[in-house]
Amino acid sequence: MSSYKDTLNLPKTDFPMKAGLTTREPEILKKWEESGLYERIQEARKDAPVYVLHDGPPFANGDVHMGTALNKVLKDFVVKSRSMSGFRAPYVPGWDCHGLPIEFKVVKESKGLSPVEIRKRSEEYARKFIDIQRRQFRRLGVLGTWEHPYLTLAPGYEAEIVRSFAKFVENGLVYQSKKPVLWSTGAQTALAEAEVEYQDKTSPAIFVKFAVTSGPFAGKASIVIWTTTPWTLPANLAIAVHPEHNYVRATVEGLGDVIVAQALLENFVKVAGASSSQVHEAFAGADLEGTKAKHPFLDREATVYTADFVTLDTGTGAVHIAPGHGEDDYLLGRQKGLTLLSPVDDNGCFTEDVGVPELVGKYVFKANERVIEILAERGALVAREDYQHSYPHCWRSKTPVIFRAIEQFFIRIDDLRGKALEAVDSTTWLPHWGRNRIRGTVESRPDWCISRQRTWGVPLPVFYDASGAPILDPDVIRKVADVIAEKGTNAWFELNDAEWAALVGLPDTISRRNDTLDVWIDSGVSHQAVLRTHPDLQFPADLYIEATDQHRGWFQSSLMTSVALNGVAPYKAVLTHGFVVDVDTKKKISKSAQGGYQKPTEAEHYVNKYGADLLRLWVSSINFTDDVPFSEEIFTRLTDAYRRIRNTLRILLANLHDYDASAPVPEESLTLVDRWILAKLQNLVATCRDAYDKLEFHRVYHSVNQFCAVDLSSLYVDITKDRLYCDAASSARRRATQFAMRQVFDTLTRLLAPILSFTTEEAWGYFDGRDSIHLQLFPEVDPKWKNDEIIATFDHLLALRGNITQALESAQKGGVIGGTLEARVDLAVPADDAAHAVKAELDEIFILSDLHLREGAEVAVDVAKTSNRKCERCWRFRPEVGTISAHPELCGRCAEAVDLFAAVK
RNA sequence: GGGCCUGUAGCUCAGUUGGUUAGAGCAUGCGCUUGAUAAGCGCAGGGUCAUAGGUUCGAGUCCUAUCAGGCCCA
Repeated sequence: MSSYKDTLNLPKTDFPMKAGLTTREPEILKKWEESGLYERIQEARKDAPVYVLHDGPPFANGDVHMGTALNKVLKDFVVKSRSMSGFRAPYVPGWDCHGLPIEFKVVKESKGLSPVEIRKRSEEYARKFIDIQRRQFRRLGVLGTWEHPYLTLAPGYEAEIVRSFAKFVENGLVYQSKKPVLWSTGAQTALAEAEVEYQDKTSPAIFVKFAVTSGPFAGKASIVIWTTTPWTLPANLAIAVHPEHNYVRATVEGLGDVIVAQALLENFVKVAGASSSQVHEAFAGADLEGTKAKHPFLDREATVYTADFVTLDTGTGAVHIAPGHGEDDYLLGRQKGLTLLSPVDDNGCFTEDVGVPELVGKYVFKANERVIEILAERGALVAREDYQHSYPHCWRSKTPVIFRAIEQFFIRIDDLRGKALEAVDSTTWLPHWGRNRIRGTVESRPDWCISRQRTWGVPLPVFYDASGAPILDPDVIRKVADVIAEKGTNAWFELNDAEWAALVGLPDTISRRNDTLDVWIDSGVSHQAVLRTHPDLQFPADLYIEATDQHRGWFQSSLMTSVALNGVAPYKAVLTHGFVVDVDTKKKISKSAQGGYQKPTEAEHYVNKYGADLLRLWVSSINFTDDVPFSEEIFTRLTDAYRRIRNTLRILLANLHDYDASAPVPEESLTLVDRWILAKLQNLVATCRDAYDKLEFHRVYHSVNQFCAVDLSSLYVDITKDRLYCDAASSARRRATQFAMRQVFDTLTRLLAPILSFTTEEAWGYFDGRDSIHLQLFPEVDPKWKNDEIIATFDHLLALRGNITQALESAQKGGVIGGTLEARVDLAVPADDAAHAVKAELDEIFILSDLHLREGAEVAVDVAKTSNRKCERCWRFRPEVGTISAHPELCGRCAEAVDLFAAVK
C-alpha cells in the first residue's frame, strides 16, 4: 500500500524546521558584514530620494537593556522598511560620551586624579562601553555605519559644539549670572533638572519666631515662619506673605503674640503644643508689607514683602526668604534689590560668610541640628517635627541637592521660545499628544543653565580678562574651536593660559576656568555636528525616535539649539515609544527589579536564549506608543508565533521544490482558491505597506500572523495539499497553486524582512538564490489579483464550511465516521446561493470525499458514512475506486497520475 | 500636588462617524491526522470592555469622578 507514497509529490526542502537562531544568526550576521551588506544597500539606493532617521545617541555606559534594544530595533524597522520602500535610508548610529555618570565612576575608582588623567580614563571608559554596546546592537541585526559611528567625544564633533556655542554668543543668547542653581554637593556640580531625581526624605520642619521691630506690632509680636531647611536660615534676608490672604495677631499660650495666616492658626497652635489661642486682630498680608523683624540669631533685620507664590498648604503663611537658596527667593530678592547671600561652598559646607563662627566648615544637612539648637537657645524655636516629603536628589551621587547661588552661564530661553513653539507646531508628533507634551516643556522651561563644574566634557570656551570679567567674543570662541578640531578638547586642559592666549590672539593676562558645557548641549547640537556634516545625511532629519522622557530631554535640547542656529526644528517628525514594564506589576522593569526578585533586563540574555529575531518579533508585536508589557511568558508565546511563521515559509518553499518559475502558468488554470489567496495577499500587502508608512509595526505583525495561521496554514495549504501531493506533477491546477505559492512566499518574505531580518534572509537563500532579501523592494499591490468580490464569495463558502465542520464533529463524536474523509456530506443551500456557481470546486475547498450539493430552503448539512471506497493513494473515498481495471485500488485522478509517473520514469 | 498618556478574554492586539448575541491569533481542554510530523486540521470553554455615576431610544465607543500604572514636572 505504501508503495504509492513514492508516486506522490511530497514537499521537499532543506530549510530546517528547527530555527536554531542562537547559532544561525551569528553566521548570517558574519555573511552580512563580510559582504558589506549595509554599504551595498546604500549603493543600490544611491539615486533614490533620501529618508534620514537621525539616531539619538545612547549614553556610553552600561549594557544594552530591553528598553535600549526596543529603541534600536524600532529604528532598524524604520531604516529597513524605508529602504525597501525605495528610499535611500542611511543609518549613522552615535554615542553620547561625555558626562557626569562616567566621570563619577572613574573618580570613584581612584581618587586624587588630575583633570587630564580623569579625562583620559573617562574616554577609555566610554570607548569600552561603545564597543560593548556596538557588539550588542549589531547582534540584534541592526544595520548601519557601525565602523564609523558619530561620537560626541570626537574632536570634529567637539569643535562643532564649540562653534555652535559661538553662534549662541553671537546671537546674544548667552549671559553670565549669579543665581541659585540645583547643586549636587556629592558631585560638586550644578545639575540640570534632568539630572535630578526625587526621593522621599525626612527633614526637620521648624517653626521660628522673628520678633517684629517696626510698625504697629513693633515689640509686641513675632512673625512665625516655617521651613524644612533650617540650614538656610543664616542666609535669610526677608519674609514673604501673601498680599490677599488674611493674617492674624493672636496670643498663643506660652508663646506670646504671634502673627500667622488665619487659616493656619489652628494647626499652628496644635503643633506648638499650646492649648489655646486668642485672636486680637486680623488683617490682609498686604498690611505687613515693609515691616521689619529681627533675625533670630544674627545681627540683621528681615523685611516683610508680599508675594503671590506664598501658599497656605503648610506652615504659617509666612515664608522665610533666602535669595541665595531658592528660585522664588532669588526672584523676589532681585525684585526688591536684596543681596545674594549664599554662604556655602562646592562641598555643601558653610563658608565664613555664614556669620556664625561655629558653623563654618559644617556640611549643611549636618548643620541643621546645630541651627535648631541655636534657635532653641535664643528662644526663637516654636516647634519642630519630622516632615516627610519628596526631595530632589542628585541622580549620580544620590545625595540631596541644594539650591546654591553661583556664577553660571545661561542661554536666554525667552528669546527662543516663540520660534521654538512655531517649530513645534510645524513638526509631526507621533503619537499626536507628543505635541502637547513638548509644548508644555517649552512653555515652562526657565533659562538654560549650560555651565557645569565638571572635567569630563567639552570646556566652556570662555576666557576671563585681568579683572575677572568673561570675554564673550564669537571670533575668539571660533578660534578655540579650530584648535579643538585639531587637538581635541584635551588641549583646553593641557595647555596653559599663555599658550591659549597666543593661540587665540588675546593678551597673556587672560585666565581660564575649568567649567564644562552641559552635556545636553553635546547631544543637542547633533543636528549640526552630524546631520549637517555627514555626507550621507541631511538637515533637517525626517525622523527622530526616542522614549517619551526625551520630550524634555533630547527632543527639546535639539529643538532649542536648532532654533538658535537655524530658526527651525531639526526634525520633520518625532516618534516616541513607551518604557518596558513588567507585565505582572505593570511597573517599569528597572523599578520592579528593586523589589527583591530579579528578572533579567539585559537584551543579551534574551538574544542568547531565544535569538534576535524573537526579540525583533516582540518589538513588532506590541503597540509601542504606550508602555510596553514584558515578561518571559510573552516571549514563550512569541516562540509559537515565530514557529508558525517559519513553518509557513517552510511549507511554501517545500511545495515549490519542483516548480520552474520561468514556465508560464495560464491565468485560466487558477482556481477559485488560488485567486482567493492572491486576493488576500494583495490586501495583506496594502495593510503592511500602510502600516510601515505610518510606523505602526504591530499591524504588520498581527496581519501577517493572521494571514499565516488562518489564510495559509489552515486554509490554502490545507486545501491545496491534495492537488499538490496527488495530482500529476505537471497538472495545470498543481502548477497554478505553485504559481500562487511562489507569489505568496516572495511577497510574505519581503514584507517580513524588516522584522524577521535573519529568518527571512535564511528562507530567501532557499528560494531563488538571489542576493540578500534586504536589497529587495517591498511588493506593490498588484491590481491584477486584487479582488474583493472573490474574497466575499470565499467568506461565504467559509461560513458554509463552518456548518459542515460542526456537523462532521458531531458525526465523529457519535461514531458515524472516523476521519472526515469517510463522510458523505449532503449540503442544502438556497437556489441563489453562490455555492452553486462553484460546485465543481466545493469538495476540494471543504476537503471532502463525497459531497452532494442540492437546493434547499435554508442551509442544512447531513452527514453519513460514505459508500465509496477509499483510494489507497490519496485516501479520499471516491465513487470510481474499484472501477478502473488497471488500478483497482485507485481513484481516477490517481490512476492517471500513477500512469504518468511511470511514463516519465 | 500639576501637565500629558494608558487600562477590551491567561498573553498580544482589532473594534469604522456611539447601533443587533464584543472579534482574531496564541495559550488551555477534547478529538482527528501521522504524506508540513519536536509539524498539521477541527471543535469547545474563556470577557459585568479597570470601577462608579451621567448623556442617549441605544456606549467598549461621548462626559464626569474614582482606582491602578507610566512619563515629565513640583
